[in-house]
Amino acid sequence: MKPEVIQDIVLASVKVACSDCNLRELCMPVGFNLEDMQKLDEVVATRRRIAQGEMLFRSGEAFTSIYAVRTGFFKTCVSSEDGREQVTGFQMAGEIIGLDGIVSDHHNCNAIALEDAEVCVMPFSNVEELSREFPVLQRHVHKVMSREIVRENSVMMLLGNMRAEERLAAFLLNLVQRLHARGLSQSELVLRMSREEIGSYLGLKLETVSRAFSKFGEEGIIEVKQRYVRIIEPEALKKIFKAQLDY
Amino acid sequence: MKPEVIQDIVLASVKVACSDCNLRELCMPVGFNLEDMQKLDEVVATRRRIAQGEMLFRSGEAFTSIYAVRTGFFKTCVSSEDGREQVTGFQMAGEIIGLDGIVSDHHNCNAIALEDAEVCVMPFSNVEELSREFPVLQRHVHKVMSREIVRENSVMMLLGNMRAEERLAAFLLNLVQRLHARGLSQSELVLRMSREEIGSYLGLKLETVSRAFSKFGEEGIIEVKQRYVRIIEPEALKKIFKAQLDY
DNA sequence: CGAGTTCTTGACAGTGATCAAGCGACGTGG
DNA sequence: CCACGTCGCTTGATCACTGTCAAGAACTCG
Repeated sequence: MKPEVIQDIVLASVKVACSDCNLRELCMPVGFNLEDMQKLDEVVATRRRIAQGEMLFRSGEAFTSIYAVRTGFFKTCVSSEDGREQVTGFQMAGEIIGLDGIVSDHHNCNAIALEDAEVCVMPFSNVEELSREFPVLQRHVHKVMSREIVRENSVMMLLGNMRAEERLAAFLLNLVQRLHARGLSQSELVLRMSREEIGSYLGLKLETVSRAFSKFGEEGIIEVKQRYVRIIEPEALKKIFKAQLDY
Repeated sequence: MKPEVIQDIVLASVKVACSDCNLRELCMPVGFNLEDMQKLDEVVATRRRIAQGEMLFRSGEAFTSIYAVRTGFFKTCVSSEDGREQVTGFQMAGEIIGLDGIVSDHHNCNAIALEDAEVCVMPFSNVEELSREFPVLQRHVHKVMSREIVRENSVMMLLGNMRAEERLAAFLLNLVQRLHARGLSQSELVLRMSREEIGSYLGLKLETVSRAFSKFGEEGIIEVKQRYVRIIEPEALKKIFKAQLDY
């Protein structure tokens, strides 16, 4: 048996307590008492480790659970019959993956770890059962799904209406905002995904993404060195993304 | 008081019974007994009529209810600060509108009737309350939201990876398939939306949409006359949409 | 250190946007 | 019933953004 597999089993046997998790505010409902919180610990069955490049689940696989990212970074993507791939999202700590599987009882996209990662496995039957008992959890589940719908609406706006540089500016601002909410810098970040993956998400080719990065660099808006990015002038980025009124 | 308003009030006072609605299979869970079904009638508070061009709700408005389309046709759209508009979906009988409002307690898009329409108003607190009582309704609500997420994933693929003609082919096939599921023809349809609205949804300009329609017409794949469309060769459309492998 | 991958940059091409004009359908009022 | 105005649709000509192809540089990892 491979060492990773053994580690997985050991880890899985450790009972995880949401009530004791520092990501609680991100993936669980806020503002209710410790007793309820401890009952809610039951939504999480186990943890699971995913090595970089491995799949958490793949399209077509039976749906049983949704997953909360504990550590690491994921992408989700769908692919068409002729092999074209579309990245539909990037997920970081505290975010939920797998909601696409509910409708058909089968996953509808692939979820791939962009770096070594760990997730909380939440069997959806547990989620539903506890939701019936705790209105606050029920409401939370609905909000998580609604948030995903709203996010995808924004992506549609981005893909349907924005130019390459606007898309990249919006992408960077969104990423840094989410990282900042997790206590990281609001000006520096290390991209976990390739230019090609960014391009797929933004509906652009990798060369176009690379050129936009270079242009922002030349203009002094950001500093780029491969996957390291420092945002020098966030206001300039916001201006690019909000509108090109002179056009 | 305007006649329409009086009509609205009269209509609203008529108690609507889902258990007696011929759209039941489309917007309510299937396969449970009459008694439960009658209790589920409580999810719908009233009906509401919306005249062509009027808004069912607008972005920013407080969220209280989701809506099931009974008759008519809607579009939902988001707009950016600088006034660019993105159509995020078209909804027909049996489809649910308003799920975007759950996350922030405020609607996040505009819902506009493309023809005179009627909706069932389902206060979301009713939905949540009954969901706790009826697991089958709970599951149904989750599926409806999940379906919307999956649909938006497909739109992202369309906007990110497909060419103009592929997008239009996919759009027509999807539309006719949904109409057929409602007992209408699988080869003829009357578009309820303008070229500009189709273009907004597909991330194209209206001229491009028009040209693609004309091209399909010249090739004998469809017959187009303004908003009337007849699909002559559905297989050709499917081929266009699935892949352009010779490219 | 070398092989492979990822990123950058340049030259050129193509799809779809833009600008513009004309057509056709529909509704209103004479 | 027809004239007229409006709005939506079609079509043509041109332009530009982004894609494609290609080569080389930089980084990663065994």
